[in-house]
Amino acid sequence: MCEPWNRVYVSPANFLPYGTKQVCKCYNAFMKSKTRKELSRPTGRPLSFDPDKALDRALDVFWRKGYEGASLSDLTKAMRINRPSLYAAFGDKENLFHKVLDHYAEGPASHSRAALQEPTSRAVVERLLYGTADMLSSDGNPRGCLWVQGALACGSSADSVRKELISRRLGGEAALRQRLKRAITEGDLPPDANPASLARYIAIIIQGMSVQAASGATRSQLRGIIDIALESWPSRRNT
Amino acid sequence: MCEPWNRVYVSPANFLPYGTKQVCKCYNAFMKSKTRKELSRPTGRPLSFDPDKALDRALDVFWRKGYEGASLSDLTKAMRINRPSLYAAFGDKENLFHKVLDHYAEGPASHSRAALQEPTSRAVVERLLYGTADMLSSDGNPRGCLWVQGALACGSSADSVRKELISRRLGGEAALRQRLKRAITEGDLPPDANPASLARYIAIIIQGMSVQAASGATRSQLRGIIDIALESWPSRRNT
DNA sequence: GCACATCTGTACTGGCAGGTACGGAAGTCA
DNA sequence: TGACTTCCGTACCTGCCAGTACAGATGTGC
Repeated sequence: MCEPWNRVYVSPANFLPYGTKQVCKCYNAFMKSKTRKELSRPTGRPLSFDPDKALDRALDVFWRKGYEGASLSDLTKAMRINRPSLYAAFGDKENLFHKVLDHYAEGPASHSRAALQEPTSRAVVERLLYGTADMLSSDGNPRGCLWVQGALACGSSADSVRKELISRRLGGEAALRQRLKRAITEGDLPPDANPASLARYIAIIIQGMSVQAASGATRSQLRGIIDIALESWPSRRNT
Repeated sequence: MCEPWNRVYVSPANFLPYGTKQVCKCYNAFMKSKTRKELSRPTGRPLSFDPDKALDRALDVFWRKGYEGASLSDLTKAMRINRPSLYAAFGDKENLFHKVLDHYAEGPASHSRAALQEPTSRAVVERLLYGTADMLSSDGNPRGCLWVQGALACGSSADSVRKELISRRLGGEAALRQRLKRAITEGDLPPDANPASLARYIAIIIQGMSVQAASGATRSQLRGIIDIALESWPSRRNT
């Protein structure tokens, strides 16, 4: 237990006086019973890189090249750390990819979860779609969506990663479906609306836009699509 | 010139008395000046496999695993030929992939071109979408679209393949755009319709369905999406 | 200062990737 | 029959892949 690759990184701003620190995954229980002071810096040589920045850079590589296309040499070069540091800090390639997926969900793709908080279903899907279009066409971001192009079709060695991405995509769709169900009970969508089909429709638009972005579609082109797609949405456009 | 990997295969049913035969790419010019008889079987040991069937099997592997995920060992095993036979018959991996793409366009994806022949724009997009949904959910086919998942994001060594797929996707979209332009002049679509946006919209639906299929969507689920998607189509439903 | 803990960089491993050399087999043609 | 052409199968090549051993560096606590 507490294998090094299961460590959770805590950035200095949280509670540590300097540098970054590694804490075991039992960190939560640890926090309950220990005071801040006892969590102060451990002995040993300190980490010479910022794990968050390293994850940022790893995200860029995986996003651009996909799971299989990103070699460890690509990754270590971009992350500016050596191979053993990567393994000590993040575990193997697959483990790093999982951490990168979380990093992506909390960063570039954070608009997805935020969109569900909008008051009406119309506002939810508009924020979801336009937010995605912006993310897909944002300067500095690789073109496309990591959930789609991380591992859509791949060799058998990457199969678990492929399945993980499928479940993340379906999970996002399920969250939207729940939100649309709520909209029906709230009278925000007509009672005969089909939340499952509507959620799937939005998912398809998002995933299709992702492929289009990978083909070079611009922001205004993506927004033009959304305008068409929302014409069939069963509720009025927000002023 | 006439490198072995540039050969074009002619299936026996075309004009040869038996077996399959390799003909140089200068085949067209050759046909103009030579008679059928002069194209009869050459000397040498005959091919021990059917190149068409081998391409079928290679298609299955690339379709399922993508360009990078399909190793030469996967391919030769599925094609039931040895490595040197593959290289002699199809060139290197990239060349084989190009031939597989053609094979795909003429086979499983042939409905795309056929759909453009429909008399009205509505019929065109309906056949395009429902045909694609059927293809994506057909038993025996890998789930998804080769043009999308062949190489959406990949390492630099596969970059030319990625670009080739982009141009094939954009080519399909351009063909649809032309067809929709024609529909406007024919009064089949309103004069203020935007063929570029509409074609891009349909492309997004198709590509989104492809990702959904890769996530396990069923035929009826895909068809349900199309019903929603076509509600915003600017012309009446057929019949 | 010294024991201890942790991280870093170099250099390495076994295995598989794509690709090929070459001798022998299986045909045609005269 | 034998020269010639083409294909097949074994066995191999180089290079990169993910992953690791190990010695030295850099910190803490006493």
